[in-house]
Amino acid sequence: MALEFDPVEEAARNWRRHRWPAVPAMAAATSITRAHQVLLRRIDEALAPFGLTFSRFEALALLHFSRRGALPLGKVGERLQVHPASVTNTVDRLERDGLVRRQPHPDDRRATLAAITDEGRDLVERAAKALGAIDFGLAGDADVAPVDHRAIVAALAPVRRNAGDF
Amino acid sequence: MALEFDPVEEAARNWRRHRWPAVPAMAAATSITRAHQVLLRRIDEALAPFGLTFSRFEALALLHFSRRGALPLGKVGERLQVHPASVTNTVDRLERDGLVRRQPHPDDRRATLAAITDEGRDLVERAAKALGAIDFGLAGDADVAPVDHRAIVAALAPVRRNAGDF
DNA sequence: GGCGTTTGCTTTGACGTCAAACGATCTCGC
DNA sequence: GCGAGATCGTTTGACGTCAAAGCAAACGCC
Repeated sequence: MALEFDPVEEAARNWRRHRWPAVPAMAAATSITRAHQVLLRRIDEALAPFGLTFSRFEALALLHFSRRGALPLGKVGERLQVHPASVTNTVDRLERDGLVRRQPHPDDRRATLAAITDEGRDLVERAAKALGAIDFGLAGDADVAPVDHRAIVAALAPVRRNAGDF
Repeated sequence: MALEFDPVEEAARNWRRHRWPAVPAMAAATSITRAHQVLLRRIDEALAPFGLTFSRFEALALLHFSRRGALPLGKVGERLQVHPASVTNTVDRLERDGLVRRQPHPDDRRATLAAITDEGRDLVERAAKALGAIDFGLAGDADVAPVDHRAIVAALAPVRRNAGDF
């Protein structure tokens, strides 16, 4: 299962050997890609018993946190930073499972509200606990490789800022 | 386009308000997810003119770096850390575009080699330059938010290490 | 008021990921 | 040498993402 060498270091060596550009940036990009892959797998694994995926969980949590327990689909996409088609897809599945209900927007007949159901609220609370229990896939063995959550957020903040987030 | 607030901070506030667990880990996980999304979009955009995606580029580069310009499909999956079915898919598309050719493994009739073509080598060299030109989607405006590539690699290393990488 | 433009959501299609199931082939142990 | 079990790659199916196109409704300007 475990490789004998660090794939990121290995890639950096190869890039240098071929005189390809932007080696440090490549290493950072590769690290992010791999970390994301690892994380997503662990998170989805923890959510599977609840019939949720990470993206569905995120949407459900967003609605749970909202004042009225309902938001226009466009708003959901904006907050989660995903494409409108993805929102349609996500809400379809949440609705299929009875965790969310589509409602007509009271003032704008173009718009649709996604409203969390009682069942949805109950499930998302339990799912959040499960995610906490695995530390969001970021539980680090303190002796082997302690994970510094703040350092991760700090290191990635410029990337997000450059992308127009906050 | 730009939001007025940091979605990660916003999420952290909500999690605290509801007394949900593992807030720092959640913030780190959300940061990684978002950074990955931003990165992938920029990289794929830069590769589009070459008819490549990031995953296809990674496979092509791996073959280009290999001693014989050819590797068993299983080896490719192992190095890139992706599922065998994904390798099949990726190699299918590379082969369709004439960048790679499948060859029977000389010693093991179960196995198949993916061999990079001259066309593939030429394309991957040009694509690598293009990725360098955008600094792998990690070009930071030095005045606004300089991106520290080393800090990113360092912060994420424990995550990868805990996952069994190196 | 009416018409052109914008906005909100859905649909369709392309691509990526993974898990599970399936042949074909290799390997190991008796 | 032969059969059980492991390994290699593909297929199928579920899910996620995005872009582009299309329809309905709202907005805005004259």
